[in-house]
Amino acid sequence: MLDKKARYITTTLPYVNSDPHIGFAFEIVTADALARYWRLMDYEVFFNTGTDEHGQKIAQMADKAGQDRQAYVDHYANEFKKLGESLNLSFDNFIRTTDENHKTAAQEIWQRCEAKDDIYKKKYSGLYCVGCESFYKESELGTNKCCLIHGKPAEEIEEENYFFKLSNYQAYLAEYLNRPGVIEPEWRRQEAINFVQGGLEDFSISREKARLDWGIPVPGDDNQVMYVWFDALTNYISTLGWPKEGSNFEKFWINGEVIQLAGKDQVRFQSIMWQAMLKSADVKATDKLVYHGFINSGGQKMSKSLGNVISPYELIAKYGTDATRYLLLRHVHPFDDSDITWERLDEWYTANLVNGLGNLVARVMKMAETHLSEPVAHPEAVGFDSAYNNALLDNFNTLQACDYIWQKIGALDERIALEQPFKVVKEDKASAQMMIKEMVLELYAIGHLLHPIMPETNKIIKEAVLQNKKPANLFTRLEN
RNA sequence: GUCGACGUAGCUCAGUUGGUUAGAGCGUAGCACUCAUAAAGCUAAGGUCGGAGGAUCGUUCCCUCCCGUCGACACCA
Repeated sequence: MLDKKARYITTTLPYVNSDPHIGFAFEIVTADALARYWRLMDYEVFFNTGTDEHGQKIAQMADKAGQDRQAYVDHYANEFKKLGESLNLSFDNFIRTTDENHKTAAQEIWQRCEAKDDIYKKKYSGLYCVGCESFYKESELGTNKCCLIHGKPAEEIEEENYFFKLSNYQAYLAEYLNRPGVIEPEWRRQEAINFVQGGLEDFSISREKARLDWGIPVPGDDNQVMYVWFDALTNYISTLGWPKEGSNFEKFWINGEVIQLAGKDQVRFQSIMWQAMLKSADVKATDKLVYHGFINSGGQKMSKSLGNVISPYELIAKYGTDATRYLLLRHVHPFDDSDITWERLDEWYTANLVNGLGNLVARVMKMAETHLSEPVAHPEAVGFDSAYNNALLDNFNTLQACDYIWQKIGALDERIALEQPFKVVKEDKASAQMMIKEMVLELYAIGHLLHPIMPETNKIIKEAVLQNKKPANLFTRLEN
């Protein structure tokens, strides 16, 4: 047997200070659809996701709620895992930054960078709000540099922190970003190149323990705790068992194709800082970063105060798991910002799923059940067309793949209207049966195309064909 | 401010390496059908391809300017 090709895909880790956001649901469903398709294409796939659980914000929230910090993050990690179940996700590991092996990995990569002389200690000054116990940028503060929560002026505070010598990697990053394909979409790669050309400053990677006491300790310094970067970014390799060489790390990161998904606000962190850290630690770079846009509603950013928040749970409750996956994968643009409202979601659901796919399955299978005496023989799924393959293999574009599938659905509907087997059957049963058999096979092929996008629907359609039985309606019509 | 992107039917978007009547889906109207979740099919209405100039035999697609929208310009997961 031939060696399987290996592909690794990961989402970013959401910070567990609030419930899952629809933008993250989109990211993870996209990763899932791609992972499922690659497995179908006989790739060996490792799909990673998880939760980012350290930081002062979380510590404060837990303390405020009077909860044990670990118990607090356990609860939220579980919420995100539940989202995984409701969206029918097929991730291979759910990494938590509070996992012991992850902490070890974060300390290991720190030490490797330190051994390269890329980490040094320096005085850092920033605006600090005592009430919030955290540093703020001037842009985050109100008039007179007052904290927006406590209304008191933030103080200029100096402390010693460790810094990472990003400036050492200016040339390397320029070279890395010069490779076409390391960033999707292409124009964001140009943005990253411009950013690097503008000059790189070292960034702080630790905090004094007095100010941040919920995090991974800095190796060899009891007074310092890692700030987010070394802690969170390392998950992409710790999930594979790194620093233990061999096994999954070797198979997927070293010998496989490494693909990371992230939001458009992540370019600096994922394509610049993280890549410099990897280089410093002598670990292979990420092969490709795919950046998606944001989801707005009614022309505005979703926010609680505007009351236009659409949560993934609401989508699932209203439309069901597969329909939610469909709506995200087809109607959210893969790379640009998108806008969704309940009105439009309803329209898409009704037009494409109730009247489109659902109705097609019902009409074809009803004819089959009525006019065929036994299931169609050998409905083996044939290979996919290149338009479909390209969309999911190289373009990371589930929207394109869905467009292709819905063209097939439209074509089959049209063919039924044209050939009218339900009418032909009255005079010429044999030729009507031939028509219906072909249509059932076509339906089976559509089911197969749906495999990565709507896994359950794919199963129901195939099962219906194999049993020669019309299934219950796939998508219920919305009540007005 | 600097750099960059975008502005195409009511809505969301595709497209043209410049060349006869500019495309899709959704929505809307009409026709017709009945296998199906009153669904599907056919037809139609609907666009001076942001505005003005320029180069060209000719441009929505090239150049310049203008208007509008948005993004990047570092410690925001």
